[in-house]
Formats: sequence, structure tokens, C-alpha cells
Amino acid sequence: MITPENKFKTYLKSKKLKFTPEREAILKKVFSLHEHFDVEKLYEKLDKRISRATIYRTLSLLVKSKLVEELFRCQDKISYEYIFGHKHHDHMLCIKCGKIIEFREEKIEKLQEAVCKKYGFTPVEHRLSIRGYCKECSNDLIKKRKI
Amino acid sequence: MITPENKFKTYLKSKKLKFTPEREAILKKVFSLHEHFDVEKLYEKLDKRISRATIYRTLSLLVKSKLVEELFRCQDKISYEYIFGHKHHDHMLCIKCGKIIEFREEKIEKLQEAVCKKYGFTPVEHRLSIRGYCKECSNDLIKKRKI
DNA sequence: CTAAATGCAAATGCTTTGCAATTCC
DNA sequence: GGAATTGCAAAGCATTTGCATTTAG
Repeated sequence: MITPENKFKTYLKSKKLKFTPEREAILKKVFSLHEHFDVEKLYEKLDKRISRATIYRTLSLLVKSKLVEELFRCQDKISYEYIFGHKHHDHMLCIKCGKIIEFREEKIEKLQEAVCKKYGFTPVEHRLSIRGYCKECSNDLIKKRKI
Repeated sequence: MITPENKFKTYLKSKKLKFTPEREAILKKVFSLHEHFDVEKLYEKLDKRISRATIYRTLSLLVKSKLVEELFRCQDKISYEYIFGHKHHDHMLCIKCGKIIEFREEKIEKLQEAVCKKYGFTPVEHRLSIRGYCKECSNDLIKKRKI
């Protein structure tokens, strides 16, 4: 069975890089966090103290090996999420409470492919984010007649 | 007739802010550049020398007054484009030559609205970017059997 | 053994801010 | 006249990098 660890080890081996305890700890933490994260969050959650420099360097390897994806910038920080074993999806970001809602809409995916074809464009990845108010915050705001 | 300048002046007046020569020069330059830009590009293109601090401060006002929109980060810099008199559209970014292709697909817009409704989400704005290879670069790469 | 990895501190590069001088209304 | 604006230089901050030391294979 292919696990994130196997995939990472294979990638590292192919580049003659090492599977160190730090890399192992970071990989495990990333795949145990079932949510989006940034470098600071990872730094705080790691049991073993690992320098931020190493976290940055390891995340870059995880992105290159396609285990993790860079999501979007939120207040200047880069946010990530793992993609291995996780189907591609898009995001709605609540600008009031910060909630992130994931969704996947096949028809949108298909239409994107069609648009690319129309322009002769070869897509590598895409990102769709909708910013606005989540259900709860919308209700709050409607009550207060703010929207 | 409502022009960007009118709209900006109205906004400034409503906040008791001033329409200065610097703000005027920046506004005019932004609306004469029919392309995406970042602070550095604006700095270089302005005829009159205006400090970067003022450019940053003015762009923030232009965003607040909804004349300009923050697009995406490209190599750490924020990229902008004007939105006044410009219909919403999405972007394809070529990761080889840097070309930016704008497109608008009504069906995708509609589907997004539908997804939001499904989740009770009130959208404020959305951003869809597709990264990949433009037609020319795709052809190049196919010739070289790289993709 | 030796190329690669680590942590540290310093450097980078974009963006923001405090402040004194200036300007718009 | 007085609040708002400007430019400058300094500060902020996330991220990157050089280097001496340590370590995986």
C-alpha cells in the first residue's frame, strides 16, 4: 500500500536526499492535522522542537513531492494542506469568523477543462476561492440588518 | 457620467480625505495601464516621482473604494488590476512565459452562485486562477516531448 | 566517510509605520 | 488654521540563506 511516508521516501531517494527524524516528524504532523495549517501552527504543534528553517525547507520538499499543496495567502502567511489521499476541492473562506468550507463541484471542474481546451491552455493546477460570509455569520448579519 | 475619478473623489469626500496631485497621478496611471501591475511597476511608470509609501497608501484607498482589486501574489509581490468598468473575469497564468490570459465563463459564475446557495454562503468575491502552460508554450513543450 | 541536513543568526524583500515638514480645503 | 498627506528612514514580518556543526546512509 502506498502511504504518504512511502511516497515521501521514494521522492527523497530519487533525489538522493535523506529521510531524517525531523522530516519524519513534520510529515506525520502534517498528516495528523486534518485541517489547513501554516508554518507557525506546525511549529507550535510539533512535539519535538524543530527550527522554522527546517520546517520551511521540509514543506518545500513536501510540495515538490506532491504530498502537500500551497493554498493561499492569508494575512501574509502561506497556508498549506495535504493532498495525498485527498480529492481536489475548492474553498469558501468566511471573512467574519475565518471558517473554511471545502467543496467540490464536478461541473465546475469540467467547465474549467473546457475553457482550457478552448484556449489551448494546458492546466497544471487551479485554485478557486470564494470569500464571503458563512451560513451562521450571514444569519447574524441579516438579523442585525447589516447585509 | 461616472468616471473613475468621480468615483474616487466621492469616496474620498465621504471619508473626509483629500484628492491630492499624488493620488490623481496614481489613479490616472492605473487606469491608463491596460494590464495587471504591482507597486514596483507603478513606481517606475509614474512620470512624477512618488514615494513607494504613498503608492501603497493610495492603492489601499483604491481597493477600499472598489476601483482596483488585489489579484494574487506573484513571487511575493501583490498584483493589482482596476475593476471599474471592467467585468469580472478569471485568469490563466502561464508558468513558463508568465502570460496572463483573462477569461469569463458564465456557466462557472452561475455554478458558483449555486454552490454558495447550497451552503447558505453569502459570497462577496471570488477568485479562480488556473496555472499551467499557454498555447504557445504547450506547443513548444510538445515539440520537445516534455509534456 | 562524506554529502546532506540541521539550527542559528543574519539577510532579504515586500509592506507598513512614526515623524517632521508640507499642503489641501 | 488645522487636519490630512507626503517622503524618508526605520521597523515589521514571513521567508530564505550562509555557515559551522552534526548526522544519515
